Amino acid sequence: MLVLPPSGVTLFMRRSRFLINTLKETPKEAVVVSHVLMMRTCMIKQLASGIYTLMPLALRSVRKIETIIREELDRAECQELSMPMVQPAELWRESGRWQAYGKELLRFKDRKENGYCLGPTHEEVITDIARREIRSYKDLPVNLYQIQNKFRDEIRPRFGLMRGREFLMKDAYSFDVDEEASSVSYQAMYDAYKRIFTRCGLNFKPVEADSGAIGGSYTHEFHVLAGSGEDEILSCNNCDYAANVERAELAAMPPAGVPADAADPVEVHTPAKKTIEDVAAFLEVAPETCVKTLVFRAGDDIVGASLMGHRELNEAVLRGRLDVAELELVTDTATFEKHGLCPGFMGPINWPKDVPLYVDEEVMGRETVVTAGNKRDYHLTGVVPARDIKPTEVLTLRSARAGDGCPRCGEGVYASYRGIEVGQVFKLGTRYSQAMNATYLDADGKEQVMVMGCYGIGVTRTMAAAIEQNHDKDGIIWPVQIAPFHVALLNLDVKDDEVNEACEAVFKGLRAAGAEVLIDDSPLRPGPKFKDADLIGLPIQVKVGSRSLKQGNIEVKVRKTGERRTVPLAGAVDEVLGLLREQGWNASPGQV
RNA sequence: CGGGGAGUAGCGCAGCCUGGUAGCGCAUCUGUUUUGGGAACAGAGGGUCGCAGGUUCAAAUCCUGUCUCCCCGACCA
Repeated sequence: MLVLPPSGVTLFMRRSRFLINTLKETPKEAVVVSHVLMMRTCMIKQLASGIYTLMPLALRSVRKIETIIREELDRAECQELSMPMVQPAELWRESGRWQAYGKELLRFKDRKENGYCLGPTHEEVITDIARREIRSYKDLPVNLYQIQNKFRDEIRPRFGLMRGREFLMKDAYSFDVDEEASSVSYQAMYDAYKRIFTRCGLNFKPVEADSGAIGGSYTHEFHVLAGSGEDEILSCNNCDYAANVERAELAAMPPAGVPADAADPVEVHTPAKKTIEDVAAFLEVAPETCVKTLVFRAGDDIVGASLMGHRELNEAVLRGRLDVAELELVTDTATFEKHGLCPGFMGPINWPKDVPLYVDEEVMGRETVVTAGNKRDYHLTGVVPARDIKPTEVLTLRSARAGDGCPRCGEGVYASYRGIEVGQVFKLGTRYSQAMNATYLDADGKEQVMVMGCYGIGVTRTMAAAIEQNHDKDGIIWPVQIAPFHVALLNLDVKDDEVNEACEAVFKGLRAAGAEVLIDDSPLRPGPKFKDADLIGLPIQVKVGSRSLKQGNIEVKVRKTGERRTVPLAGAVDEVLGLLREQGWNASPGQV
C-alpha cells in the first residue's frame, strides 16, 4: 500500500495511523518559536538536556533537507561516506586537539581503559583516511562528506534543536594539491551551499566570518535570516560585502589634529556618574562624545581599552593583538587599587604607566571628547585626543554596527540583520594534514602536504531555522521543498461515504502526481482539524466536507497566504498541484 | 563555572507558608447529543508528589543531602 520513492519518504500517511499528538499548550521549557512549534507539533521529544528524539514528522523534513544536500554535493562531485561517531583519543592527540578542544569534547574510556571521544567533528578521522588512501597528486582533488550525528557537550544547550548537544550535521572535507586548487574546491562548495539553501526555500545570506578555534584562514558562514537569530550580521546596502559582526571590517579613520582654538581640559564634578548614559545625561552631551575605558586581564597582564561611549568593543581584535585566548573584564577592587585605577571613572588621561592602553582609532579621530578623570567623581571635558591622550597603540577596537560606512565599496553603509548560522565553509590549509602527516607525491616525486578545507551544514538546525523564519501566530509555514508533507487532506466527515470517496479520489490524484499527502481521517470535529492543519503548517490544505460537497465542491487553502478557494471536486487535484508548483514544488523524477 | 527559577497524572498548573486520606484545566477511554475554525453533558482510567535520609503519631508540605530540567551570563566548529 505504501509507495516508497527513492528518498525513502512515503507519499502519504493517514492521521489515524501517524504518531502525532499536537499540544494546545506550550511546554514551559520552550522559549523560542521553533522549539515551541516543534514541541506542539510532536516533531521532537526531549530525552535529556540538548538531546532530542526526532519524531516521524520531523524526520520527514530532515530527510528532505538531506536529499537536497546529497543531490547538490553529488553534483559538485563530492562523495558520501560514513565515519564512526566514536573516535580514539590517540587520533586527537596527534592533531593536538585532545588537549585543545576543552570540555565540549565528551571523553570516555572503554573497558580496557583506552580513551575515546564522541565526535564533535571529523577532521582527525578524515585526515587519517586521506593519509592512508591518497598517495599521488593523481588522486586529488577529493571531497568526502557524511551526514551524521555529532555530539558536543555544550556548556549550555538551549532553544531546542537550535543549540543541542547531539545534532545532525553534514560535514565535508576537501583535499587538494595546493592553496590554489583548494580555493577552487572552496568556491565549489560555496556555490553548492548557495544552491542548497536556495532549494530549501530559505532566505539566507553568506557572510565573511571569524575563523574561531578550528584553525584556518578563510571562512564564510551561511545565515538564515530571522529576527530570533543568535548572530548579528552586517551587510552593505550598496555592494555584496556582508560579514558577521565579529569580523565586519571598518573603513580606516584618520586621526584628528589639534583645533586652533583648543583650550585645556576642564575638570567637572560628576558625583556617582559612572555609566556613559549617566555622564552624558548629567553633562548634557551625547554619549557619542564620551570615551569609555575598560580594563581586562589578559593572562597575567592588565590592559586598558578606550573607545567611544556608544561603541562595543570587538574583543576578537584585542585578543588577537595581545595573542591571548581569553580576556576577562577586571571587576575586583584589589586589582583596580593596585594600579591606581578608579572603577567608573577610568579614562585615558593620567593613565597609570604600568598598564598598556589600547585606544580605538575613532577616539583619536575626534577633535574633542569627554573622558573620565581617573579620579573619583570627576570627568574631563574638552579633552583633545591628539594632544592629551598617549596611547600605547591605536587599534580598530570597536565593533562595526549598522550605519557605519562600508570599507569595500566606500559608498554604502551597513544594515544589520539577525541570522542563524546553518552552514560554514572553511579553508583549513595544512593545519591537520601537517600535524597528521597527510602527504602525497607530486609530479616530481616530491612529498607534499595536502591542503584541506572543511564544510559543515547543521541539518537539524537548518530545520529549526526554517521554522524560525517561516511561521505565524497559528503555527509553522513550511517551505514546500522541506515540508514533511505537501498537502493536508482534511476529511471533515469520516462517517459520510461520499466524503470518504471524494477524499480518496483527491488523494489518489495527488499521489499519482508525486505529491505527499497527510490525510486527516481522525474523527475530530472540523475546528480542531483546521487548527491542527495550521499548526503543522503543510503548504496546502484540502478540506472535504459534506456541506460543500453537496454542491460538488471542496475547499483549498494556501497556508502561507491564508487564501481559500472553493473548487469543483473534479478540478481539485490540478488546482492543488498548480498551487504547489507556484511555491516551487516539482516532483522528483521517479517519485511517482 | 557564576547568578536565578522549577521538579505534584501525557501537557499546563494549584496545594506547601500554617503537616492530617492529592486537586483543577487540557489530553485519554465509554456513552448520549452535537458537527465548517480547538463542542456540551454524564461517567471512567491515570500520580510511591524527582530521589535518599531525617524530624513527627502523621510529610507533597518542615530539615539535610542529592539528581534533573529551565532561564540570564561567560562559551560556541
